[in-house]
Amino acid sequence: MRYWLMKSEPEAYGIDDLARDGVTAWWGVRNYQARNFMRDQMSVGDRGFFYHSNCAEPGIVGIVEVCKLAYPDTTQFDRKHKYFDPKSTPENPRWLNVDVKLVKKTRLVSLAELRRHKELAHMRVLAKGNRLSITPVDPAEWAFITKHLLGKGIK
DNA sequence: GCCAACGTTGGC
DNA sequence: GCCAACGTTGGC
Repeated sequence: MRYWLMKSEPEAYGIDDLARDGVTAWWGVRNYQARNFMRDQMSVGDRGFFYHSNCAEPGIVGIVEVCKLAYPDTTQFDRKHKYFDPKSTPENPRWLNVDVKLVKKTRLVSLAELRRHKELAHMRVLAKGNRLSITPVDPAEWAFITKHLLGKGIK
């Protein structure tokens, strides 16, 4: 059981889209390190912070749970899709995604707020120049955020 | 819109 | 295998 922080641009797919859908494939990851996290380390039941990036108010906006192990990302085979990859084949797919389901929407815990807590100083999402869309979250950091910043009712 | 940081590509 | 050029990310 691990913890994660998963970025999405709200304009592409935000927390309200997930609230509507309930479950979604975490499609569109085109970075090997992030893919490998999904492929090698994510298990059903892992939890993650849903993070809005590249927007007016970047920050954590929800909690999700991995509900399906990594499998080929269908968008890589769709010629018309933004994420089409001509070098990937169904026999040897390059890109994978897990499925996640919404556990709950949370209040916005902004990037600025995360930065204010020394307990979180080592979070990868706070590191300068960080671009990785999926990053592991230390259990102690997860506990701090859920307990102190998000309050009761979240394990 | 700017631009620093980073990942990928491709020539050699 | 090196590394410059290029494209993308993402905060501000």
